[in-house]
Amino acid sequence: MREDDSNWFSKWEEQLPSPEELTPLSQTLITPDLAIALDIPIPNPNHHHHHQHPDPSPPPSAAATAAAAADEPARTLKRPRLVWTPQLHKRFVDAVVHLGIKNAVPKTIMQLMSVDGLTRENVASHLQKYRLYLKRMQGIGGGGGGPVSAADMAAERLFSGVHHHQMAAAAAQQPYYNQMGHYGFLVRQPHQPVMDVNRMVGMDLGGYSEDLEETGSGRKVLTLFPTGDE
DNA sequence: ACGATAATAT
DNA sequence: AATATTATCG
Repeated sequence: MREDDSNWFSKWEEQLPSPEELTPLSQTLITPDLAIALDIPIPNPNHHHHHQHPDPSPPPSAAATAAAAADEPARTLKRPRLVWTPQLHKRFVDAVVHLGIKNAVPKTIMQLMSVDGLTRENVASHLQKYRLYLKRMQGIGGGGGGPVSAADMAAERLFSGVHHHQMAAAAAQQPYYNQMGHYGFLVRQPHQPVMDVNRMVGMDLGGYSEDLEETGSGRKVLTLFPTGDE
């Protein structure tokens, strides 16, 4: 009996994985891409969440790259900033107008937009800014103008916070934008009639694709491009 | 879900 | 350096 025990123990011991084969405890079990795709809470190991991260660019040797690839996903995991292109914003406004003020909350807006990769947080943040914009517009136009609902104004005046080069490119495609104020807000000229609210109920959804671009500072941003007719 | 504010980009 | 845009926190 004692020999059996000894033999069993030997086999067991030999089958133990080597330390190199063990997954480090500090390593996330989920790859960054998968985490981003599933929009799960980021296992962010960064203790310092303020200040720009150093992001040194080490010389990539083959071995170093392979070794880095094994454990770097954990710290490098950051969802890229979402860029609200005019097209994406339009879909947002369409959704808000369609839902009506009372139902236009981030969750429902996001659902109606049905843009892949768009999170509720993205919508909430944008909605907040959009409401501020509407309030400002009401304060200015409210004195002499007739009673207009916020939703109507939303449909009328397209706000967009983009004023960098991406805007220039977008503006080239959509020439009815011009600049206004110091805030870089953009309004659409009344030439083109706004889409009929009632028609939007059946609007086709799900025609967006993701695209990952790199900007000047090396930071990656996520832009969602419409593939439909906008 | 909302509003405030921190982080980040231009 | 200022300001605009987006993310995160309470």
